[in-house]
Amino acid sequence: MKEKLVLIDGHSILNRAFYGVPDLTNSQGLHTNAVYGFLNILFKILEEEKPDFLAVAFDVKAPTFRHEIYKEYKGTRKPMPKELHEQVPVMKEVLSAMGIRTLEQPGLEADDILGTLAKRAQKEGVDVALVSGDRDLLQIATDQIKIRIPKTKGARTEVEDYYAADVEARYGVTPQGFIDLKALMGDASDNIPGVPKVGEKTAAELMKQFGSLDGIYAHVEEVNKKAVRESLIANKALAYLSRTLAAINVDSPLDFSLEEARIGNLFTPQAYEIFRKLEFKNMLSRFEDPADAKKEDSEKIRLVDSVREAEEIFRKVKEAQACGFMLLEDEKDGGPAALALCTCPDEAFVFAAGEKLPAEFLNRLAADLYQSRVALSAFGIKKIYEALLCEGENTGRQEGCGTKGLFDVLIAAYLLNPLKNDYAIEDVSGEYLGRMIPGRKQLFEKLSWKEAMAQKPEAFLSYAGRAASVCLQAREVLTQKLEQTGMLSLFETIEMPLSRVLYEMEKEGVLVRKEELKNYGDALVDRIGELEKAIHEAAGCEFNINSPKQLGEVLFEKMGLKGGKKTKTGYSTAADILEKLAPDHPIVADVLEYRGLTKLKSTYADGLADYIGPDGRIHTSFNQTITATGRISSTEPNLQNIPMRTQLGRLIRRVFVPREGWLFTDADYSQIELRVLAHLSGDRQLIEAYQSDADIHRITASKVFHTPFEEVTDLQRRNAKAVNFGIVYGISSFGLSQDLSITRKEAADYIEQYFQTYPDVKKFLDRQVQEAKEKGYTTTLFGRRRPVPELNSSNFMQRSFGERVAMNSPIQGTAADIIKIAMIRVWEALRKEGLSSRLILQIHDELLIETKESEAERVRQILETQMKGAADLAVSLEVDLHTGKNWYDAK
DNA sequence: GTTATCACG
DNA sequence: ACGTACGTGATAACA
Repeated sequence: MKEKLVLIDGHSILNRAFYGVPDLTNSQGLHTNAVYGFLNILFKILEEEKPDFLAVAFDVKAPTFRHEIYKEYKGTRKPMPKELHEQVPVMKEVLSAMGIRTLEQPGLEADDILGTLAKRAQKEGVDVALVSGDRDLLQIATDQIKIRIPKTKGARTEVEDYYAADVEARYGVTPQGFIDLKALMGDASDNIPGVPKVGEKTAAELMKQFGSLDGIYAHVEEVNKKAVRESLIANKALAYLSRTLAAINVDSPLDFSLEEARIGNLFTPQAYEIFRKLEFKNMLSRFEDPADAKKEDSEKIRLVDSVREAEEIFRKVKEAQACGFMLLEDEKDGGPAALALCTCPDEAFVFAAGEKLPAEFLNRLAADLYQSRVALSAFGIKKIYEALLCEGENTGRQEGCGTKGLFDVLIAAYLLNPLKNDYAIEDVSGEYLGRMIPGRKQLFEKLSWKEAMAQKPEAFLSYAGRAASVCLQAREVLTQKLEQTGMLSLFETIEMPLSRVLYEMEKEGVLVRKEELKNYGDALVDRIGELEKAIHEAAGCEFNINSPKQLGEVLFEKMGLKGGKKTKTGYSTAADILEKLAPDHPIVADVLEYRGLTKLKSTYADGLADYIGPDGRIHTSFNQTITATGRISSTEPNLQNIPMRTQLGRLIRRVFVPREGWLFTDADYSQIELRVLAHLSGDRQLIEAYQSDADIHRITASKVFHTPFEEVTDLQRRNAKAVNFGIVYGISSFGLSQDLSITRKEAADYIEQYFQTYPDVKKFLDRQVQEAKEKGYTTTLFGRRRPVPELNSSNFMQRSFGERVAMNSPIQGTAADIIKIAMIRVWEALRKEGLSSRLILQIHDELLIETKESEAERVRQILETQMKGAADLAVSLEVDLHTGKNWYDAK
C-alpha cells in the first residue's frame, strides 16, 4: 500500500475559510471564523484521504494578502483585514497543539514549499493531495499529485480534484501549459508582467494552437493577429522572464524529511484546551471525553427509580444548603422524564419517571423541596415552576415573586452574555466551570428525553447527573461574575422575580374567539381571490405572487417597470420599492394590497387559530433569554406583533377578549424611550420639553425648525417625529433620508439642527459610543450589559452598525428594564390585594390585564401607580390607560 | 436550512 | 468608497 501525504496551503485555505464562513467570535471577542473553516476543511480532507503524512505551509511574510475576489476582478492587492490577521497566529497555535507540522521559510513562498515537497514525495513513491484555494498550484498536478480546491457552497464545502488529466480536461492545457499561459497573460497580483496585448482570451488561443510557450516562439510567424505577433516578438525576453516568475520552484532548498510530517494523535489535551478556548463546541466531540477519563472514578451518579428510595434521598437532600436541580421534561409529551439532584459536586441522584416512580410523585417531591429551605439552583426555571408550585405555594416562601433562594443558571448565563443563540448547560459548564461535559446533541442527536432514557440509559444517567452538578457548581461562579459585572441586583431583583411573572402570564393565556377569528379570515378570502385574478390579468400570465423571484421577473422584466436590482438573488419587491411604483401602476397597488391581505390571512387568521388550546385560550411563550437588549420576546405564537397600524389589520384585535363578564385594561407608556433618553442624557432642553406636558414631537419641531409652537405644520411635526425615532435608533443621515424620502443633505441638516437644540443628547450619544469602544459593552440604567464586538471591526459597515447599537442599546435596554420592574410590581400588587385580575400580555411598552369588572378601578390605579413609579427619572413616566370589551376597544 | 418579506414596539 | 436606521418572530418560497 502506497503511503500518502496531504499538503495544505495555509494562508490560502485560511483566506478561503475567512470569506466563506460567516463572522464568528468567541465570548472574548476573538474572531474565529477562519480557523473554524480551516479546521472543517482539514477534517473533511483527512477523512477522505486518510493520509500518513500531513504538513501545512505558510508564507513567512504576508503583509498584504490576496483577497480572492479582488484578485479575480480587479487584479489588486488588499491588506489583510485585521479580523483575519489576528487568526493567523491562532491557526498556527492550533496546528502546533495538534502536532501538525507547519512549514515556513524566509525567502520561500508557500507555493514553492508545497511544490518542492510534492515533487520530493512523488519521487519517494508517496501519493500527494495538495489542498489550496489557489489555481496556480494546478501546474504541480501529475498522476500522483492531486490538487484539491475546496469551495464553500453555502453551509458545507465541496472539493474540486485535479490530477494532470483533469487539468487538461477542464482548461485545455497541461499543468506545464498552465505556467506558459500565465507567463503570456501575466498576473498583476503576483507581479508577473506577461506579454503586452495578450490577455486571457488570446493566451488561451495561442496555447491551444501551439501547445506551449516554446511552441509559440518556434512558429511565431504563424500567429494570425499582427499586433499580437509583433508584441510577442518584441517581448520574447519578457515572456520567458514571466515564465520563470510564474513557475513554482519545485527544487527549493528545504531542510525537511517526510518523517517529520507523520501524523500522530491530533486530538491532544493541548488541542482540546485551545478548541475549548475558541468555543468550537461541535468539534470537541472529536476528542475523547477527558471528563470521562478523569472524572469517572470520583463521579457517583445514582439512578433512583423507586418511591421508597426517592423519599429517603429527598429527606437527606432537604438538609443540604444548596441543591443543583435539573428537571428534564420530555418535549414530546411535556411530562417530566427525569429529575436530577446534586448537593455535592461529585455526587448526583437521577430520579427517572416511570411506572415505579410516577411523574406526579416526582412533582410532589419537587414542590416539597421548593418549600424547604434548600437553595435550589436550576436551569430554565420558568419551565419548572409547574412542578415546583404543584401543591400551591402558600406555605414557606412568600417573599418577592416566590423566587427566594432560587437561582436560574440559564438567566444568569444570558445576562453575562446576551448575544448567544442558545445556552446549553454543557456550554455553561465549559465556559464558566472549565469542565467539559459531552453535550446533549453529541450524546443523543435528536432524541427526546424519554427516548434517550430508553435507548441510551447510561449516557442519559450521566448527562442528567452532570447537568445537576453543573447547576450546583455554577451558582457560585455565576453569582460572583454577576457581582463583578454589576448585574447581581438586576438578576436578583428583576430577572428572577420576572421569570415567575412570565410563567403565570403564559399559564393564564388569553381568550380568543375562535369563530370570530374564522370569520375574519374568511372575509379576506374573496378579496384575495379578486386581487389575484386582477394581478394575473394585468401581468398577462399566471404566476405565484408570493414568490418574490417570480414577482420581480414579471414586474421588472416582463412588464418592464423600472426598478433597480437590489438583492444578490434578483429584484427587490419590498413594500418601500413597490410603493413608489404603485401610483403609476395599478398592478403594483394590487400586489401591495394582496400582500397585506395574505399576510393577515396566513400569519394571523390561520396562524393564530392553530394555537387556540382546549381552554379556548392562546398560551404564548415569553422568552427571557433571547434579545440582545433585555427585552422579552414572544413565540408560538408571537403575540407582540398583532396588527395595529392599519385599520383592517387592527380589527383582528377584536378576537382577543376577556372571559365572559370581564374587561381588558390596557396600559402603555407614552414615549418611554425618548423619556429614558431625556433622563440618561440629562439634556435640559429635552427634560424641560417633557415637563411642559405638551406634544413632544411638536415641541421638537418648533425648536428644530425655529417655528413658533402654534405654527408648526403637520409635515414639520412628522419630520421631527422621525428624527426623534432616528435618534433612538442611532441616527444616520442616510437612514433618516430613506425614512422621510428626502436627500441625505436635508436629513443631515435636520440632525444637525436637532443636536443644536438638544446638545447634551449629542454628547450622550457620543459618550455611549466612546465608552462602548473602551469597555466593549454598553450599560443600561439598571446595569444590564450588552457587548458590542462590532465596534472593533475593520469593516466600515459593521463598525457603523456597532456605533448605532451603542447608542440604541442603553435606551431600549433601560426601557425594557423599567417595564420589567413595572410588571413585577403590578403582579405583586394584584396578588397582595387578593384580586382575581391577571396580567396576561406584555408588548414592550404595554401591559394588558384581564380585569374582573368589580376590580376595574383598582386595576387602573395599580397599573398607573406601579408603571409610573417603576423608575425615578428626571422626567415623569406617563401612562395611557384604556378599558374595553376586547383588545381592539382597549387601545 | 437560508432568504425575502412584513407584522409589532 | 463603503451601504444603513434599533429590537424581535412567522410565513412562504426555494435551494
